[in-house]
Amino acid sequence: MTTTDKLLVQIGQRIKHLRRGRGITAQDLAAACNFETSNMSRIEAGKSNLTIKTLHKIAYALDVSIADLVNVE
Amino acid sequence: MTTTDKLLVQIGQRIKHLRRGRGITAQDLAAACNFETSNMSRIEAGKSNLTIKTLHKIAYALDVSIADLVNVE
DNA sequence: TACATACTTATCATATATGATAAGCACTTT
DNA sequence: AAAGTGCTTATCATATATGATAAGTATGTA
Repeated sequence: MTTTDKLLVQIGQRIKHLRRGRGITAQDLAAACNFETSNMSRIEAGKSNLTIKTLHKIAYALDVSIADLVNVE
Repeated sequence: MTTTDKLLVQIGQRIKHLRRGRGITAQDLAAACNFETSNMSRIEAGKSNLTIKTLHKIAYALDVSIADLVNVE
């Protein structure tokens, strides 16, 4: 597992943490981002090498900055 | 032009700014990231919807965090 | 003029992120 | 037991990020 892979897992965990903090389901967040629950699950599991465009949608839905999502150290 | 497009342009400008602050060429930075100068140019122009993996390489080469690269507001 | 440096733009192939669907698991509720 | 909720995993098609090459522009300078 590379450092980037670990980073993606951490970002996924950060998204999940922020989502739960807002008391919403993965389905809710996915809907707010206009994608499927299954894809949200993939993202939270760190199984997708996220693009800025995708991060931007998630950040907007969670009302945080992209920097907030990737700030995992 | 969408807000994401504008964001990518801003991130590109941020990368160029940080690179120049270190007094290195786009070629130097590209080499440090293991990609071609032409691709670095594309990135700095905001013409690529960057992935975490690519951002990670650039952040490492510039010795900053990914959050630093995307923190453009 | 000719050459070098720094960068940009265009283009193509290939790898892969995303969109979408279906099926599964664990847990709770009726 | 059966149905519902929340989530995960697998898979496929399609769009696109990246890797790579080639040619162009602008500037300086020998």
